[in-house]
Amino acid sequence: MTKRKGYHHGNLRAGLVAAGLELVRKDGASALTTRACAQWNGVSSSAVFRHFRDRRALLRAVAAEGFAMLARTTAIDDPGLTRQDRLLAIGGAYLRFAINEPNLFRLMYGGDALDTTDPDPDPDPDLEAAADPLLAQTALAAGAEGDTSDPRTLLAWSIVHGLAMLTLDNQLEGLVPSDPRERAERLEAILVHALPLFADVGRSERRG
Amino acid sequence: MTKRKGYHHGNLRAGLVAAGLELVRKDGASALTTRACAQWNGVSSSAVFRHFRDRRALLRAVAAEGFAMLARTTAIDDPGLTRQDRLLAIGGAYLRFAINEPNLFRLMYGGDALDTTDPDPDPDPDLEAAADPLLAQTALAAGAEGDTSDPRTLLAWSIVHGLAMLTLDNQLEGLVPSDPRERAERLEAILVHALPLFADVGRSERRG
DNA sequence: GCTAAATGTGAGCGCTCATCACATAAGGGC
DNA sequence: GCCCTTATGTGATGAGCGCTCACATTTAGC
Repeated sequence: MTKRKGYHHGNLRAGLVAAGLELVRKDGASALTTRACAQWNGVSSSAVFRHFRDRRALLRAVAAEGFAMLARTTAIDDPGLTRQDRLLAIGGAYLRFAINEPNLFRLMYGGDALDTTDPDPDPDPDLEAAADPLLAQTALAAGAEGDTSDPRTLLAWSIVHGLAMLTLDNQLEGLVPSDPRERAERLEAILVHALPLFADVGRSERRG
Repeated sequence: MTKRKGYHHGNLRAGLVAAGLELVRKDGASALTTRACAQWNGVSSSAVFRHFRDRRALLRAVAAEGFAMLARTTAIDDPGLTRQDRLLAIGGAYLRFAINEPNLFRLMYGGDALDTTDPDPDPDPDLEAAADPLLAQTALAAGAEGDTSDPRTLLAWSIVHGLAMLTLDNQLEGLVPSDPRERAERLEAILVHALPLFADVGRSERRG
């Protein structure tokens, strides 16, 4: 992928993000090196800093790309689905994404680089808004009528996010299967046990 | 903390872990530098590698220390508490620990260094068993009768862990208060909404 | 008390991120 | 067409990092 005609690259910024995405997916965020990304584009190491303030800015751009990918896989609007089935589908897609792209997922959620220690360097708008559509969709499917700060919304998100994180960090070793496919199935089965939290109120009571 | 009598330090290993813990708590895992830990103990940089195979081994030792601290704060055996109140107390302690020690917490849960990418270098037993007591306690308080792989156990853990992680990564900005105390209170209030999942079976049904 | 093992030292290799003055190309006004 | 400004890429370089090596020093076991 070192196609380059003349002195200028054409769209180095996009090329750097692509290279970074590849590196992160394969070997984790620590493998994203400014030098490696530069070389991947057939460009000198210092050219990187014409497009990104520093390495972390590049990492943030890669993370934003990851959020876009996640939003794409969790965007499901099958009109034939119950609200709760939709919630399950979203959660399942979230978990499968985390399992299939562990390194990218970890980068997206602060894992390494965004290093929330020092105050946000510059408020990357791409990254800030990246998780919004998923949150809004969850707020609907969780029965909170779109209220993103409703306890049900936050619980729904926390459950899938917690399961995802614990899985990626190998904290569930011995508690769930190790094979990725089986693991995903088992985790989705666990989600089913949480559905009562998101039931429509007053249904079973009024019936009994 | 550079007290040293002669050529030998006395207990450099412990000193390095202490230094590392301090650095991580203050400025995050990336601030833990083998050189800084050495200097903190008034010792040459290469001395570190007499006690730890590499930087990551030192990070793992610090993480194990963190798990011990977490286990200490979540260990509550007030006989006057309901099982569900105990569950709430554990979850609250977990959340407060995460909020008060964000950098340490993130290190403990894979955040940066344990870099689950390459296979576990050597199975650090301290670290492996570190989370066990907390898990066992949760398995009891969640109403799973001690079964750590019961869906209720995993859901209970996922909820608090998910909330903790999302909070630390600033994903809940605007959805929960920013002041640490208020934030902790709000998160604990959210936990209450999850309690129905852990109710004793057959109570309300049999009544109605 | 002597030898073997443990522990600490200092120099140094190769890598990293980031900055600098400088070189080259692209684009707008005339 | 041309010139000048701006954008973009280069190479050298500095400072910091993890980690290794041969070597010095202390402790511990026989």
